[in-house]
Amino acid sequence: MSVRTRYAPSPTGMLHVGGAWMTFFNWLYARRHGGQFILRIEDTDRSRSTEYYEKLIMDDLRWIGIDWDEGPDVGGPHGPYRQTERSTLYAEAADELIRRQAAYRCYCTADELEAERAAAAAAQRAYRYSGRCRNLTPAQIAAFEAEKRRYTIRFRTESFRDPARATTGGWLQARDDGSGPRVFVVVPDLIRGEVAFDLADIDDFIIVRSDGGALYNFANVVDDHDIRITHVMRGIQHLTNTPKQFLMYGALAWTPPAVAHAPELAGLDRKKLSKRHGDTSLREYRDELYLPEAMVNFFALMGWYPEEGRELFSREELMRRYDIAEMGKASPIFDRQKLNWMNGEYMRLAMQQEPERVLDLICGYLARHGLLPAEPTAMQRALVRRVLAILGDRVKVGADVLTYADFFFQDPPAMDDAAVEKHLRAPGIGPFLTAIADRLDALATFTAAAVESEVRATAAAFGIAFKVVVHPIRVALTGKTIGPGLFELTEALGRERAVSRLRAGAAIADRD
RNA sequence: GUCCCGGUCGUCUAGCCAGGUCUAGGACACCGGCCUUUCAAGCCGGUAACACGGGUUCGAAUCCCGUCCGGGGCACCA
Repeated sequence: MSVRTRYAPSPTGMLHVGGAWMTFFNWLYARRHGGQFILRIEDTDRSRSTEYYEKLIMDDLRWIGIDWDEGPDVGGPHGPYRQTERSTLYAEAADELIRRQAAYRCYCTADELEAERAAAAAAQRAYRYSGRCRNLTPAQIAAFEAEKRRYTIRFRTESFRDPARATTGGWLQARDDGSGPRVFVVVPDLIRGEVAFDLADIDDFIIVRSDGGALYNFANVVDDHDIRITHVMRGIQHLTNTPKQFLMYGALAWTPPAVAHAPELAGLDRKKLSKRHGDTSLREYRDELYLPEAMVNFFALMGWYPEEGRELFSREELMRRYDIAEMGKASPIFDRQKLNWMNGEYMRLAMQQEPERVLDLICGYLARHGLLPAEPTAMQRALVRRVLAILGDRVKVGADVLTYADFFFQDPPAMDDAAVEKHLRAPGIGPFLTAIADRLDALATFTAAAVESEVRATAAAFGIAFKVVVHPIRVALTGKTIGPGLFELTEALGRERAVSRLRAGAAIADRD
């Protein structure tokens, strides 16, 4: 049977890096085994789900190179792929469970349930449904119906309590630690090994709301079975849901999929990655010029190391070697610094192999920061191309473009106060900068080499060491002390702008 | 409270299942040096970890037990 994995997002927000990370492994596993990857939209929470987010999520998924064989947009043989369009399926499955006496109607009101919960809390006990409606007589049911009470549907966990139903190798096992036989739901987790849950801890949980809507746990089981999902990889927070799901599979005489519970991504404080850590939506990384190939490589290395001594892997290599069983168990922390390094590696590669792609990216970035129009002219593009060439591997992420090259795109450049104070407001600098300006203005050919020889000659004429002279010029030209090679930068800036900035710098130097 | 999962350098991790070759390896970050007109890159070097306590064993990061710490579940949320 071919491998089928899925990702089932709720379209209530942007695709989160944690979600993208998990999705990537599901996708990778399907591709690794020549199987299918399916996208299913869990939009049962109608008040919060929007089509807008559904589209954005799909767009972000495509951006990191995740494609799907079946989904709401492309269809497929097991559709529909939106939960809101699958409600009859859940209703049928619920009927089937009732027919098999594996589920029952519960007429308890919210208040009654709340009272049970409060009692449990007061006694410092974990809340378990009392089972009050488990064995209602026809007369009691008739009475509730006459009252027009609404009912939920609960799963009858009880039917699995008989140790005789347990098998030795199966997911329902009887174990005896000396205090009598107890029945356990044993989840064979591909990452963690067998995880046993005492059936006594599982109550009769609700599977259908009083408004007829299926609850997540139940809908999930029905969907995964119907869509023929073979491997479910999800966050560890779902591990405790799994025994309940296995029970439902069992009651319906369905075979549960293989499951694997990966750790959840954490922030620097070791808490689950969330909004308060900032930059959690994948799109923010895209906007900051992180490359999808870098994201994917970085994702792979969180929780999984394919081979010692190497960290850079192409998507194809990852596809060839990835195995769920090798996944780490501990929550990785999303380390921006390592991502930055990795993105730099891929950025360098992209600049060599796909310069036009990088050019487009940078133009877009500059436009988003107001330094370039959305539709740059051919001349503006040419300047960016040139700037990119002299920037070289200084560009690791979008912000580097600004820190090293913003002065190309704004007149006058933003001046760093400390740099001005230190390098421009030094004795003798004013006349020197004026002299340089004059000489550059008179230069026959305005090239980096020519600029350099003029600067060296002027420094010699003034009796100032070359090294000492570089910084004031840089500050006058760029407003800062860091950046690309001074002479390449000057050439790219062009004679006119270079000369006027040098004169402006001289004015600052001479000012009292 | 209870159930479940986790715990190797600051971070990602290798090693753990099949104890010795681990005075615990790599990478990012950090620190120092070289190169150099600055920064970045590159090269060289450095700091830095088996959560703790008991076992078992000739020998434990690796096996067992306990403790501590962290995370998650315990909804008519997903």
